[in-house]
Amino acid sequence: MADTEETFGLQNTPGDSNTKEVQNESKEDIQKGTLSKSPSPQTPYIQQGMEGIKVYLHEGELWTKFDEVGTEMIITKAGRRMFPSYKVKVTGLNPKTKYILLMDVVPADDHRYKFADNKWSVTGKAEPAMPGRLYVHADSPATGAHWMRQLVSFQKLKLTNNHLDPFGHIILNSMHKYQPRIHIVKADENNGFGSKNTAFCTHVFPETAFIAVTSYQNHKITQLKIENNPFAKGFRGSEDLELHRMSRMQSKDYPVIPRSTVRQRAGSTPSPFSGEGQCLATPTGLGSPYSPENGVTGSPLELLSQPGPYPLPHERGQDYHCTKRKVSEEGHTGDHPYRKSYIESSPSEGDPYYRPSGYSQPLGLGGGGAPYRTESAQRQACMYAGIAPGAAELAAGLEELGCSTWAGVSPYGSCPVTGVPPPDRMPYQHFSAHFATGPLVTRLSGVTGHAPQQLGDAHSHAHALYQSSVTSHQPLGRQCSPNAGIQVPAGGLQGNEYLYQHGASRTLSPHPYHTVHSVSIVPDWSGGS
DNA sequence: TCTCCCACCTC
DNA sequence: AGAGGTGGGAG
Repeated sequence: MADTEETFGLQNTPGDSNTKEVQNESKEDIQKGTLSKSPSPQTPYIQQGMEGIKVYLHEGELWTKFDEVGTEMIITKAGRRMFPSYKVKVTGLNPKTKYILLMDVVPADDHRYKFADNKWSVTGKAEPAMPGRLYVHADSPATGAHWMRQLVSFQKLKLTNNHLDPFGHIILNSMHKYQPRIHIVKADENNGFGSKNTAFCTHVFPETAFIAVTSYQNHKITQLKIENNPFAKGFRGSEDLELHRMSRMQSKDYPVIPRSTVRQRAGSTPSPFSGEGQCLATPTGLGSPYSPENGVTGSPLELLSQPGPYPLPHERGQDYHCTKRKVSEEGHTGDHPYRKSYIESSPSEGDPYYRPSGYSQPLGLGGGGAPYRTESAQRQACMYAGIAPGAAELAAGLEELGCSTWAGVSPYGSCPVTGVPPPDRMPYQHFSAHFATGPLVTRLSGVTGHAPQQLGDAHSHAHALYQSSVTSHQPLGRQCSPNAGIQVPAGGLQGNEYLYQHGASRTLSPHPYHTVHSVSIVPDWSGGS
């Protein structure tokens, strides 16, 4: 039901550009008073060096348009990219320090949705979350100067509904709502993942929340995708064209309804996400509903872990309906502004579309979901292929935690991981966890697993519409897991989380920092295919 | 609901 | 020129 709306909505005014960040600071910092702000319940540790980091969502305006209608992302067995693409501008990093940037997508709530009567509504409880996978940006690790130099794009990230996906794509359940999150992990040699001091922060842009679907439900969304995604250009056009096309395709007879027709109609769907037009959404919603801002920790890992329980109760509402509708079609669609949006990368600077992240929150976890680990566990695959060093570590850490992480490169990419190759041949390298032990992992893990926290509260903190919430974590705060000393939340990590590095061109050699040990992870190949 | 294939398009 | 990203329709 409704909850969503709030959840996703943005609350504050757009104007805020500030990011609210809640970061965890290290205790020290805290004590020092470094962090003043952190409102969030979470642990307030801010890590040094992480406090000034701000993340701005690229093309936030376009995201908001989708959000107002109720963003839907197609998930396929082979993996489908998100659109709008997730791109951010990052500021406040130490130019010389190395960081790993990664994303994960956590359940926004624990509901299953259905689209009927032109609107989304809750239809039941969510399926157990799959193991959360992390998508490590291919450039990781890289210096702050590198990341700040231009937009950081996660456009190659793919979403799949194949729970046995061997490619390292992010696994989601259809008709469930999710919240993407970005995590920045300090990875310099002096502060590797393994180290206790690993610092990281998480940023959540509520307007990027979406419902995963195997086919679009709301025509308004279809229309927005067609109008803004360059790859869907073939579906644009005047009706003439459409008719044309259709006639060809369909051959015969059917008059076929022009897509445009459809589009037009779409008008009324409400969006679950934001309520109405603007977004009301509370901050809370932001991220994941689950997220905990509160107390839990949020660690990157947590983030990673995603699946988790969903905490936020109130936020989620049950049904959404949206009221606002106007938005759509006409407004935007046709001609609207956003079309340009897809333009893409631009220099970071003046992009009007950026929004600072605002929320602060820990990642909490959203993912936590603990429960679900099983499956994953079974299939753990770990392929850390060319991961960046840092990533590897993360992965390792996760493993220790019990999760498998994937650092693999993307399928298509260079990474061997790709196919379904037998494990044996896998190209990837395994890393041992040990370094993982490090704090990051820990934290991450913590996050991961556990329970939901909620962001809800967050709203209090959160504010600005567009800001992402940020959380910083500190290593020490909690580290410890069962295994390595990292602590795992109750839920623990999920069984597996995969860290996935996108592939990049970069190669990844085993990282410099540590040696990798092999991990015994079982590949996912199993099902995947 | 989901999967597969298609025509069309970007890169 | 080829690889790969789109949504639609059929099944």
